[in-house]
Amino acid sequence: MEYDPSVIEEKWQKFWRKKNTFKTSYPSQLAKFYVLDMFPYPSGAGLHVGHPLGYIASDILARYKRHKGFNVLHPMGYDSFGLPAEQFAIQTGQHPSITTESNISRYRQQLDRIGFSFDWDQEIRTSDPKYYKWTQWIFIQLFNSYFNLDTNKAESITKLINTLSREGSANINAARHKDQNCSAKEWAEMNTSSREEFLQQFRLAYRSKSMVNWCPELGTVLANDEVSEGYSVRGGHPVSQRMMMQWSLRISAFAERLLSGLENLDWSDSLKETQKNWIGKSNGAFVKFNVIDSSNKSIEVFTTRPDTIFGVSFLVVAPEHSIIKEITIPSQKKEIESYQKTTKKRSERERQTNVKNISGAFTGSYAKHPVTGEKIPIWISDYVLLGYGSGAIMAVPGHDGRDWRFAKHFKLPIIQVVDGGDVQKSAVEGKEGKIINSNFLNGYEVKDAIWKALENMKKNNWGSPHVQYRLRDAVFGRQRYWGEPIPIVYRDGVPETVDLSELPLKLPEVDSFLPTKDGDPPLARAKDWNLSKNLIRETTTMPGWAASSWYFLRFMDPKNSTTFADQQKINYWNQVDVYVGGSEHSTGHLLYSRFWSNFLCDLGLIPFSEPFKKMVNQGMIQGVSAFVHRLNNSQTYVSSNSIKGRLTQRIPVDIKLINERNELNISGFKNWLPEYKDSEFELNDGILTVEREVEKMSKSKHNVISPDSICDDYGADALRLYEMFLGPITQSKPWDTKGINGITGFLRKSYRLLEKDRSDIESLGEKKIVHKLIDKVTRDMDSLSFNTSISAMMIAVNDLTGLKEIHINSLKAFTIILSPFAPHLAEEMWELLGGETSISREPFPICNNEYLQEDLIKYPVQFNGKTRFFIEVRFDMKAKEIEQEVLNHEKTQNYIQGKSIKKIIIVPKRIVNLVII
RNA sequence: GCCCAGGUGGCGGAACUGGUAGACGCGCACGACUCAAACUCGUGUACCUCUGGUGUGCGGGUUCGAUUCCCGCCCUGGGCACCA
Repeated sequence: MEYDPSVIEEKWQKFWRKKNTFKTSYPSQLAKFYVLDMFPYPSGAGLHVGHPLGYIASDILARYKRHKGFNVLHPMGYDSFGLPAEQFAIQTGQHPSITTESNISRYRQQLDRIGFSFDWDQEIRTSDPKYYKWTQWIFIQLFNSYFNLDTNKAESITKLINTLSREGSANINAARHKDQNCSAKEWAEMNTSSREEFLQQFRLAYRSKSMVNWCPELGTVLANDEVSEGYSVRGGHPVSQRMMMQWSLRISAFAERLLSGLENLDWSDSLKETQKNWIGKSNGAFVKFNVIDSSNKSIEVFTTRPDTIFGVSFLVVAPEHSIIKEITIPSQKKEIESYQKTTKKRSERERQTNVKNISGAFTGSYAKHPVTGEKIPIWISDYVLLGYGSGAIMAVPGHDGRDWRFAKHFKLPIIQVVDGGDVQKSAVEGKEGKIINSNFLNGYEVKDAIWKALENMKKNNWGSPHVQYRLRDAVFGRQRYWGEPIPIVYRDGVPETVDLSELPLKLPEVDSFLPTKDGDPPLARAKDWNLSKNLIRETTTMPGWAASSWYFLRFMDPKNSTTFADQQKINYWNQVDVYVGGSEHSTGHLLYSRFWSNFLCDLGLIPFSEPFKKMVNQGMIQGVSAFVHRLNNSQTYVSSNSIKGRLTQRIPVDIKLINERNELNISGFKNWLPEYKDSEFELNDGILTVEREVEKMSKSKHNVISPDSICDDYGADALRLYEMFLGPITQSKPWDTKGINGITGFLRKSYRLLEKDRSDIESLGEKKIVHKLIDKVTRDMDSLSFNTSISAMMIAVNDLTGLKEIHINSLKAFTIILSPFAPHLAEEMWELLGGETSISREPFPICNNEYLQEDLIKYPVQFNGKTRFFIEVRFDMKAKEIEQEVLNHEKTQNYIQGKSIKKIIIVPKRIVNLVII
């Protein structure tokens, strides 16, 4: 009887499917446990071994929790709207739904082979109208809500409208992006269009202008990473910055709650830190600078360092700022306009990244310093972004690096206002030191001076304290086809939501997935999309993150057609207990889902505001790429170790053509691609060696390893264990199939334990082995660091194999512990041990600490911190006795050699250290 | 540039709260089994100028004792708002 995964795994996968072993039960008397994976975007490339890393970890946890008696929700689905399918559609004309469908079935096949305990009855697909009906429904709720700052909650817009008609806007304290006000009378006199325009400043889903990377050639907006040096990555067309009217969501209203909500979450500190930085709360002030001369224009700046007000030597305004037109003097007009033009070509990313490249232009105007009354020049530069603060800054070159570089470059004065360092040599940026050259602030420590300055500005009316968040409202419209249509109709240009009975508003058929000639999004091509001449439909679609912002709720009740999820079910399943996914989502997706949860909670639709109690970020699995060296201008390939200064090209070659000793499969290489058919080789003993490198797994690098091929060769259990054994779940690590032999060896040994002679009574020795294992595995569960659990299992198997005979209880306990990790083998072993049903809900063994106690403890004996020898003593020996034992030891005198003992340190159960001088 | 994470043998990694650095596995070497190979089993395996010394990216510091704490650097990976 040999371990044969191909037979065992198929048998048990069939069994699970037939018996519906992992069906989620509801209602249930059991305590619930919700463990969720970030669902995948089904790409055409299929899964590689990196993808299931997190799924395996969460599956182990899900299976463990079933053993622990929980009712587990462990679902899977597909985030099936997205750009790649649309791109493929543009190229081939094939409808994205077809591509998506076939990608999904490929994913499903791949997932099924790994033996996950997903309940596939709970599957969801975000591109399914039955799903996106509710994504659209939530959008409508957002449209119909505003954020009341008095109650600190999202509330119905109807309430706001009532207030407006009763008393106007005077007492309304709400999150808004404009400052338009009205009296009750004015409100009453407004027509529909003006009212809507007025309400837009409050709605949580609203239209506003925002800056985008516009590519006229492609007729679309591009992501920052689709733009390089002012040209589109795809096609190389020019891209420029442009203001565009777009749907946005008012996430900024929730900034403070998203920040404070982090406190009680069981997330890693670094993840919380990333979110905090993204939200970017800063305490500071708006300071008003009046422009000298004409009219009464003024520039408002935001600063976190009002204490440095006396160090201001110029103002910098974002090149897109509307005031520039009004303040630029005629002689500077040309320069300013040409600078604005250049800026348009740079993406926001480039502007933030490339800080060494200093540029700017002078408007020719001056502002009056609000305290000293001095003349301050007004410049524009692309290092100031319109989207943050007020789009203008007061430059304090002495104490800010960017301002300093700017001042040096344009030879502007640098004033020192905090002591320490020399501001002519570099900016003094720290928040420590005393204020100098600053009138009433002189002598104060920075911290006190900030406070003092805020006080003074309030008194003398030169500014107002303000809390600023970096978090911007999220642009919600996309000029694409393959996404959820935004359920909005414009009646005579006034946006209104479509009637709920019309949901889902399905994606229309179009003749092409490209924008129209006029640059309208693809939906504008749909026939009969508009209802009439004055009833025009929205043509943008929702972004990828819309659907994923609430999918964890739909998993609780995926087939409900009357509501997004049943209240009772939401109450039962509640928050996600453990959420596993990549750290690349640590800001976007995680922040947006928290935002939507907060919002739905305010509306009373869900009983919690934080969706994910515990979050675990899995690391990446990198691929090992192989390169062959080809002599330049030839078809001759040489071994990587015999290049010897010859000029060669490195050519990536399929990793499957390389064996364990880095040797190329030469005939395989010739047949791999037609271009290599006539290759010649310079061989050493018939061998050509290649070079290896670790990098991201990707198709173009030919270093992708698919889970299927591993399942074929070694089995799913081996794949599962090996992925976990590679290292801590949170860390990135390279894949190297070689190491999997250790795992198959372990599985075989585990299976062979069943052949051992059985004993009638459990020995103390085997109890110690088993309980040590229970203890380790149980403790590892929390952190999902299963690499150490697996090595503990290996140790246990080795130890048990060493015993003459084993009791069936030890075998059963071991099999249950193994089962979350290698479920197929465990089921098979369980059956052979006499189990009559699936092992999946057998109670997990409990550790008895009694068996963890060792009788003898080996103490390392150190002299001045260097280990010299060991003594073995009973575990309960007192410190004094140990000390005597050491002093009496024959070797002790050797190390003392006339010196005297200054101190003896005994750490119980750890170490003995003698300090000698 | 800013933010976050990481750097330990030939390789993946282990080391609970400052207490034997290198568990476990791969690889490698030797041996057993075998006609032979594979499988399996056993032994060894950080490095060096080896009765001793050096070692956890580099340079300092705190400590009886530092992979672990502090300060200053270097390198690699991830994110930076329309890729998902």
